[in-house]
Amino acid sequence: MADLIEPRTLKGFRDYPPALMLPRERVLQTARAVYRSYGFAPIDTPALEYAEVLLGKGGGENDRLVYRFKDHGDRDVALRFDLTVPFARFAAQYVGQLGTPFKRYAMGPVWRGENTAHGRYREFWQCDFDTIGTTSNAADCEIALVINDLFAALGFDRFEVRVNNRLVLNGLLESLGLADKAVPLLRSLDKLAKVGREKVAEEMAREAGVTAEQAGRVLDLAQTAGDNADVLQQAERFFAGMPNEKATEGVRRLRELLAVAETAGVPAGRIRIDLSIARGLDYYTGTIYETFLSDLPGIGSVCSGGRYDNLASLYTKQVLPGVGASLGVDRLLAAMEELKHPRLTGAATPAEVLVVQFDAARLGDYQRVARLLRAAGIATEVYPEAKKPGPQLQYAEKRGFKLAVIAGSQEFAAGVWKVKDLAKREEVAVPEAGLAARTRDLLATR
RNA sequence: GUGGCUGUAGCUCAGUUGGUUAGAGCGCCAGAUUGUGGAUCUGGAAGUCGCGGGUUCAAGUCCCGUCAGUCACCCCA
Repeated sequence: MADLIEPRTLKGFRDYPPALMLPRERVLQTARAVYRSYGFAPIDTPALEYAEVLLGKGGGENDRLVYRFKDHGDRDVALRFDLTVPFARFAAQYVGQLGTPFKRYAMGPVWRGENTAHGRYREFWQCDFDTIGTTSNAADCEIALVINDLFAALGFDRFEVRVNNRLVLNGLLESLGLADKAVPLLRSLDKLAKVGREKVAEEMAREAGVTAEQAGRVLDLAQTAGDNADVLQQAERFFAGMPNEKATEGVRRLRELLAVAETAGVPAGRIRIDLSIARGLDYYTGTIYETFLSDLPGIGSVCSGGRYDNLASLYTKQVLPGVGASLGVDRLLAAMEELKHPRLTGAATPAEVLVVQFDAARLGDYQRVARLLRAAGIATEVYPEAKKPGPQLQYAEKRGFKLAVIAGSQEFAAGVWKVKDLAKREEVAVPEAGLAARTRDLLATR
């Protein structure tokens, strides 16, 4: 007997059995449908790229988290660690053919060799959508609408899109003479909700070398509270004493975004101005979005993004501004599981109806009704063995089928099919002519 | 990458200061019940104690390494 190889998966990589894959596919399908409904077009790029393309010239901090190796032709290559950088390369390469503005979405796995944790893996999916080639605030407003429609379509009612604009924060830092320290300051500020004002102030002093008073000014603005109108008004007052062009423009854009969302019909309360949202990534330059589930804010943002001045400066001299966001699929699914979201049924089958195979000689009849139901849009499986109905019904309920269709000699003699609701354990006899319609009714009302 | 905790049957877990053939509940399979699954009873299968080394007369138990999970930092989705 040969030695067996132990079946196992790499640290941070996962298998997806049907019960995980089905809700995942539903989320991806929903996202795809919403993105497309706004005119975002699908693109894809290779998983593997030249390391130089993904890492830039320096490499630097990314070296640790990027899977990088020599291929068989001794090329220095790396697996993509997000969808944004390959998109920047793509945009630089094809902007001539694509024209601007250009709206795309992309969904796919990305890889990061960092340490694992609950809900954090070395292979995970991103679902990005971006509009590039325009600085118009209309594109920023639309991103907020997409996020709203996306979560509504996913079956969420209680969520909040928190919006800020880096121009406001950068304007403040400029006024305080701290513009060159924006990166460490904003990275610290991003932790405000998590660690509190005191610790953020400490970290700002330590990491960015600012005075306690300077840190206090930044935090005062960030912590402006109240409803959206209040916050914007207070921000304007805040800058009244030290007029700043950037901050003024930032506030104007936020004000417009709110007005557009309201007029376009986004329910009140869905969008909230939050001047403390910074996003750690230094390439954001304008509007910033984070999305929180009101019933589970602790899990963090489930859809984030923002505006950047120049996506593709590494690859082209053509300036390509843009704005977009990314759905955190794995985090969202973890949240849905924790919230016992009604769409997570735990089913391990995409089919709703199981045809019990009673009599092997009738297989053709079983497959005929199954096809009849499938033609009516109802996914239907015929049990692959003829045996006692008990075990077949057990199989059906365990896998998450909703209805069973049963017929033996009595039913065939009477010209009917029995349709059984597996949860209620009730069955009705239906002639074949009305079977599809009746089945659809039963599925709809359960 | 740093530090802490965890790893025993398909699942959830017991397992004494190291001491005989490692247990339970649930689940699973078969039968009582050759046309209908949530009950009961009877019987049954199933464990390289994550993996590898070491200490010991003796290791699930102690030590080291390793793999994996998890928590905190870091960073992020």
